[in-house]
Amino acid sequence: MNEKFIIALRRIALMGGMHDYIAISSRELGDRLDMSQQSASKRILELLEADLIQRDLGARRQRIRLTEEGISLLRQEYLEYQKIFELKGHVVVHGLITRGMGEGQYYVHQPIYKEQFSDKLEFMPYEGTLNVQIDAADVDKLEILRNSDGIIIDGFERNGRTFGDVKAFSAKIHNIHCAVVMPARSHYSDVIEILCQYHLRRTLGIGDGDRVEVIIDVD
Amino acid sequence: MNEKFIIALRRIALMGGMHDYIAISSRELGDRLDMSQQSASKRILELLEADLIQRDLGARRQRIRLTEEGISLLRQEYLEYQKIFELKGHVVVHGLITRGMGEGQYYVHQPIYKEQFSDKLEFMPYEGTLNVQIDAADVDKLEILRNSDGIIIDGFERNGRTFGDVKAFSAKIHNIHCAVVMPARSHYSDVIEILCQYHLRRTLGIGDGDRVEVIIDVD
DNA sequence: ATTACTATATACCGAGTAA
DNA sequence: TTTACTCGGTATATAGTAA
Repeated sequence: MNEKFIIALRRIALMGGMHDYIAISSRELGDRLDMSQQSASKRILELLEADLIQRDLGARRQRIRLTEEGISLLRQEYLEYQKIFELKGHVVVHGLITRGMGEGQYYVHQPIYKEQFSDKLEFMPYEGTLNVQIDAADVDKLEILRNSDGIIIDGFERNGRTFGDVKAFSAKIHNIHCAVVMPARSHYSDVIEILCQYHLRRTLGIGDGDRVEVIIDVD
Repeated sequence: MNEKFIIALRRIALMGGMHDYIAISSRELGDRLDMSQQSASKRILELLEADLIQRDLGARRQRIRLTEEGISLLRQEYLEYQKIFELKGHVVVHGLITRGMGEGQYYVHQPIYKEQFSDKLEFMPYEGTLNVQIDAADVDKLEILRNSDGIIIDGFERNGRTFGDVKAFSAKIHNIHCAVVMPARSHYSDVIEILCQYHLRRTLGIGDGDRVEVIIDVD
């Protein structure tokens, strides 16, 4: 079911439909997809119905572009292939040190989390996380982390507040062993939080705006 | 036809079938592909028939791995997605074919330019440029080109006359590979000049006043 | 438990054609 | 020219089984 959609979306994306409306007739799309004009027309209607594309149906020629959902569906596909061909045990991302903001800070102070970090990551984390804003070129790689299990740190409840599961990935930052932590059911983010047994800013002599490389283990 | 194959191959690859035989029953594969055991069994036979996988049919459990052809088929797919996502910037503009006027015509005939076009654009340009008058709605997008480096074609001097640097952008016009060329230090213009290895008016069956769409790479 | 055959149900495609 | 309907033929999937 989905596959027919993806093939068509991919074709449209290759013609530039991710960035802008492109003019394409149902016959032209059909030719490129090796199908009839009728089937291509039907496919377009199905994609519209599924909110994967949007259309500007002009008098002479329709113009089509992918919706956000369409793009994200394609990106998911791309990620499957990245997993196959690029995942050789680790993901390398680059980014800039940014100031706080993350929730990681707060987590680390919770004794129940802290104990698990120490058990499962095999180091006692320094009280605080280092936040790294990942380069646009590398954000897709974070999707691999969201799709991987990682090391699960169990959530808990305290004082009526729920602390959800957290997952951690063993990692290295400039050759120092550390861990990337994120909510187990994470929403999209281009910032990662790093736990380490040392005070990374001091140990590495780095600060806000400095560029770092993080090598994250995934299996 | 091919798509069913690719989905199944990808699934097997994700389970490690690219590097080694993996033990997987037809039921298990069916579950992962959201299909019945029977269909998965059939799919495996089809993949074998097409030489995309090889199988070691043991007494209790079959073991499967991808063949070289299977891997290369998957790699081709991966490449499609790389084309889509790694190529960040396109500019899509629309306009009308107009008659000559541009300087491009003259440039192409200069051997020193011509040689560079052939080297750097990776096609031998047809002797002449196609001029496109860009719609008022799209002229602003041309500013992006003026602010991008593009592919620099070095200028030269000849007979006391100076030929300045020219910059080129790889582009597509109605899905034919071409290049947009302009002076490296360009003044404002709402006309772009297109170089192609084919005679575009003839190849596309277009002429003065016809509307075209040009997709320009700006990475 | 397997794999895989046959027979039936379903989904899909495209020819013909309207608007 | 377009887009997109209906309808019938074919391809594909699965249920029921056999080995």
